[in-house]
Amino acid sequence: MAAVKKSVSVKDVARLAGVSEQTVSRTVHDSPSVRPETKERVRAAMRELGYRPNFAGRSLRRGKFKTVGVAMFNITGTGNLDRMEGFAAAADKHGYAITLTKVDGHPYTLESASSRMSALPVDGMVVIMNRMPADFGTFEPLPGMQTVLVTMLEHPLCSTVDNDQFDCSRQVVEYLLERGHKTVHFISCPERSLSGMRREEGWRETLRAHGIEPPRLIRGDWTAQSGYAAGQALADDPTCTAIYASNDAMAYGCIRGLESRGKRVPEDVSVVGVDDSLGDIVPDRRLTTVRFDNKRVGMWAVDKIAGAEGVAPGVEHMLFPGVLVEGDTVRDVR
Amino acid sequence: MAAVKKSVSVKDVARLAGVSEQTVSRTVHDSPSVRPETKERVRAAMRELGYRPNFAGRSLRRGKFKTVGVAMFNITGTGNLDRMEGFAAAADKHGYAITLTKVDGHPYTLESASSRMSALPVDGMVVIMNRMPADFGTFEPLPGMQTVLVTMLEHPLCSTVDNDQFDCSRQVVEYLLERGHKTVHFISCPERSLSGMRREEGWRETLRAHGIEPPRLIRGDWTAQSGYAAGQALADDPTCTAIYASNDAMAYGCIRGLESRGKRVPEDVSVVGVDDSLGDIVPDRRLTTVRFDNKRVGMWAVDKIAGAEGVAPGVEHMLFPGVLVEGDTVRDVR
DNA sequence: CGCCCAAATGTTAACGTTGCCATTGTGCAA
DNA sequence: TTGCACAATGGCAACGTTAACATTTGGGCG
Repeated sequence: MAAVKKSVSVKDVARLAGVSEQTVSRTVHDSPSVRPETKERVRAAMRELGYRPNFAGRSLRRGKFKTVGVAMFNITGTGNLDRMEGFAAAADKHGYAITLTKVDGHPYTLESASSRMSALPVDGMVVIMNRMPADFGTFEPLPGMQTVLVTMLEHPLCSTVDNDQFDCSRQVVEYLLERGHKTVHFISCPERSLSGMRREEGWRETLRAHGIEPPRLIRGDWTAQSGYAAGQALADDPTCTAIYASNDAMAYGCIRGLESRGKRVPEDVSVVGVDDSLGDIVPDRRLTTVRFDNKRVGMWAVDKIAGAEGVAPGVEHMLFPGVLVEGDTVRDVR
Repeated sequence: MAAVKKSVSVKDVARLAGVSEQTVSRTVHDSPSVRPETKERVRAAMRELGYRPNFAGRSLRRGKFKTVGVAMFNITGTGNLDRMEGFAAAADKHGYAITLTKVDGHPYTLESASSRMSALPVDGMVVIMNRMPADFGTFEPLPGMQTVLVTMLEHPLCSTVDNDQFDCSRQVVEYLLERGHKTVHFISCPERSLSGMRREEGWRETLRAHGIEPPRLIRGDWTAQSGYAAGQALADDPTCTAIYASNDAMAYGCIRGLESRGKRVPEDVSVVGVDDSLGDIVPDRRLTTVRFDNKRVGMWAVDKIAGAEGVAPGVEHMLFPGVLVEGDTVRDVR
């Protein structure tokens, strides 16, 4: 067998097919100005040599990479898989690819994500924010590199997109109030979580908008354990007929905590979570929760970059509302 | 403000710094044969112009991309997030990037994953297999593109890596037998799952190796619901003191199913799962399960490609054993 | 029969980077 | 003074692709 040639280029194909390199290129792009017979001859040559277009040559020529970079501070996070699904789906749609980068969070800045990306073959970038980067206010995206942030916050220079956490809480609280509950207790989350804090605001402000002074919240840490403790604590509170937990794990923990104190769900206390992450885990009970469409968030981010072929940047801010999914854990007390 | 220049190249930097393009290049690579003063002058020019090396030009010249492609048939799968974490970590270590691609599974072949990748700027590729591709036996990786498959199967031309599912079952079964159980019942999974079937084999063969004829298994579908049904069915079987479920959701469902029939876990029946996916979800009980290190699997795959700088391919097959994590759901009946 | 148009194909140059070799300058030993 | 080694820098070409322009060919029409 002959030694493996470094790589097959248009030149090789052209020689074998007896045409010019340009004709090969035109054939690759299926230009109508190449005779069908010629095209077929070129295609045969490509097959024989195993030609595949070289990405580097192509993007050097075009000045474009058809690739969107995704920077994550930590990859293992709720919803990241669905977001990724969205990135990939949207990229596919536009003929783009996704380049993934983990950014070491020291320091936790947009600048470090940006400079990490700058050496990679990408036309634009998406940054998934979990916490508040130190330079959020002052950050400027690299020139020519459209940057989309996945966050609920607005930014003067970058488009942003996320789930609407405030509205999520509004939906839950109003859902419970409409069913006759006099107030809604809240199991919160660590204070550094942006989305968690926004949920907390939504809970508080919606109650106030209905003329109800929010009861004291219980701060959890996202784990079922903390929800369990909260459930036990609230079991003795006679005013507590409805509990809203900032995620499903805490909601489920809370249910078990209530039950451990002899309270029944939903007969005595109604419980609602957020995330729809329990899915297939709990067999005999469907938690009432809020489902977010993270895939859609991911698609929007990539669409914004890949769809904007030559279009002016245009900073936009987009929040997608979640959908309240009714389960078996809320009782109508009217 | 001046119009935005397309992009800043070495040429621009060279002109501003009053040196040749080559000297700029040497400065970028911190070559020792450039005088410190000159270097500083060049660096200043780079800063002033906002120069960043162009990936396309560079890889065209080098013939390398320093990027590993990852092809997934479906992104939302158990352990994918951890694998991704591993890909990213290993890539980072070698100065590589990760390019992610979703492959539409029609047809579900390695060939389609491979051709999808061939037009992207990658030096090698990883394919995450969930099911059996139609062309597994006949597939040949693209010349020059090292291909690693994430699967438990061996392949003549591609390195493969995965968790050791057979050993996982061996560990679970022996763990239960050592604690005095006379046999182990098994809740299985859909037959198209490669890893699930391998777990089934492990369960069956380990029992036989201990001279025990495996009882009839119950086929589940990965959901807690199916585990619940299985638990109810097994609750009436007096020979059943130990149940091994092919994932945690079914194991948990099974526990609830047993409890709904008045059986207590672990007092009456011991239950073990696989995945360690319940984690923070269930507050008042720690399921005995097997934890896999998917991050490590991901790292191995990328190491194999990125670490093999110029080294001969060398097909290898690697299985990482899981770790049995003791919880509260197994009782010693000796 | 000559002219012109359109279709089909070819030629050239440029995208940004860097390996190779050539050139210049400097200091030191013969 | 000459020769030589070595340090610092420059010039050139090539990587693979394709846009823009140039050329050839065939055919229709006056």
